[in-house]
Amino acid sequence: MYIYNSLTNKKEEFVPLEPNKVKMYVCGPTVYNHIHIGNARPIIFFDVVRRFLEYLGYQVVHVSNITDVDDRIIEQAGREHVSETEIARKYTEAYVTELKRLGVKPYHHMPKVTDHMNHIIRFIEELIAKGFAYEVEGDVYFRISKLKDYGKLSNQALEHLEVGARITDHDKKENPLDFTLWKKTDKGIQWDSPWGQGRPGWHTECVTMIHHHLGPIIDIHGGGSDLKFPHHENEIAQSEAVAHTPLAKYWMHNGRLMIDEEKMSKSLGNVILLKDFLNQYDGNVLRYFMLSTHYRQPLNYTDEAIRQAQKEIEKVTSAYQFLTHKLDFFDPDGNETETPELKALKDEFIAALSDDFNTPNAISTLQTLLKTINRKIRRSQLTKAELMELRGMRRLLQTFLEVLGFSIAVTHLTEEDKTLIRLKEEARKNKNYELADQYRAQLQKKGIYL
RNA sequence: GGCGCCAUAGCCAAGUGGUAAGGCACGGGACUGCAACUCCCUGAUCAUCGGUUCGAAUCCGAUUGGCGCCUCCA
Repeated sequence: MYIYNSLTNKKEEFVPLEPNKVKMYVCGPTVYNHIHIGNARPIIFFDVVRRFLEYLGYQVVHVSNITDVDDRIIEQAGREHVSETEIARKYTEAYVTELKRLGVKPYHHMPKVTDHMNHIIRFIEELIAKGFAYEVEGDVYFRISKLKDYGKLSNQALEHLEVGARITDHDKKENPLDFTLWKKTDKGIQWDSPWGQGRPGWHTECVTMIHHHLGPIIDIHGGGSDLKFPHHENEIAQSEAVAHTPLAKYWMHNGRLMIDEEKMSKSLGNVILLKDFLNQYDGNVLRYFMLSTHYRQPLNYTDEAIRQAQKEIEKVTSAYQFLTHKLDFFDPDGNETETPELKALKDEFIAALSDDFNTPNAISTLQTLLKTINRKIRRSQLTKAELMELRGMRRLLQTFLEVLGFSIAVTHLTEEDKTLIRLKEEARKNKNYELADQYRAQLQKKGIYL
């Protein structure tokens, strides 16, 4: 298993901190609105990371937070004329529903900022006690000058950052690049702290939750590439300040989603909300579209690409369904067989995903399997050995779908269905096509194409 | 200005030193009573220029075009 580590910019062999266990954290959304399809990329990708690691036998703990305290939530509350709590509740609920529709395995923990306020405050106190943070008039800032290697994840040199840093509004800071841990405020929702009423800064919540749920050092930390700086950089800074160990062994960053070669943004008016997409397409379609490009590459959303993905999903579904019906109809007894050909496909699939989660190649293998199935299944006469082989194919297909997270429902034949099929075949044999077509229509109505 | 990424057939997309995987679309063919599903065949020298090498899409340099981050956007 090899993973490209954003921290070292190298593909490295994956060795978990503890044998067979993987602790993984992925930054979650700020619930001020419905999430958009760009947000879905890390969600889908890291779901596959987790699924594959589990397939390899690792015990994975997958944590992803919900940011339910933020300026944008306060603004949205103003717009919708309800409380921040209500905004957060509403969009959290929507988010959770959409995760299900995307077929994402439930996270082991989905911590909220509001449930961790005590931990956050305690964490900031510790930073102050250790000299890594300082309070100014109710605000608390992180003192980056105390760290030798600040900027190592994003490869930013301090002197260059300072040039580009904003000059306004940090007159209170020792260094313009010091970031906010606690912000004094008199508007919007606020909490009591040793520094007065206020809200935590964004960068502290993730570290706090990681430490709380997974410990001071984890295996994999994931997120969008645009979070590298400053968010992840600041997470590292805080964590190392307190724990004196690296926060994560492997940092993984997915590339951006573009819409028709353009950045998705409100100003361009091309934002596609996930819920709107899911009203039009199956969640599998988005998953297929996203997995068909390597996660570190930029991904361009076009209608054409979605159409192609949709077509592929239909192909997978029909083959899987047809195969299932075929096996139901013949109902062979005996075990499934894994031929050398199938074993080779399985190995190829594992090899693809073991190489920094090369999902495009894994999908390629899936397509080869589909072709293999379709070639065999088309024959009307099948020997028992061939049926056992088909069973092996179905097992492998199910494995591929499970690892990639496609949830495709298939039906099984009832005794009545089988009778209909026999009647249809008999009518055809007697060249009574009118009758055969009647039976066929009945069967097709139930989605049976045998 | 700094850091970083991308450019492969009409479209999507692997491949990162040994003579370009796979898929979609198009076209041709097969199967079928008809239809659907399916299967087979068919296409590119890898943005441009230069260099390294026996050999480069793959390494180095330059150029062009596009993008991200450096402001709490995944």
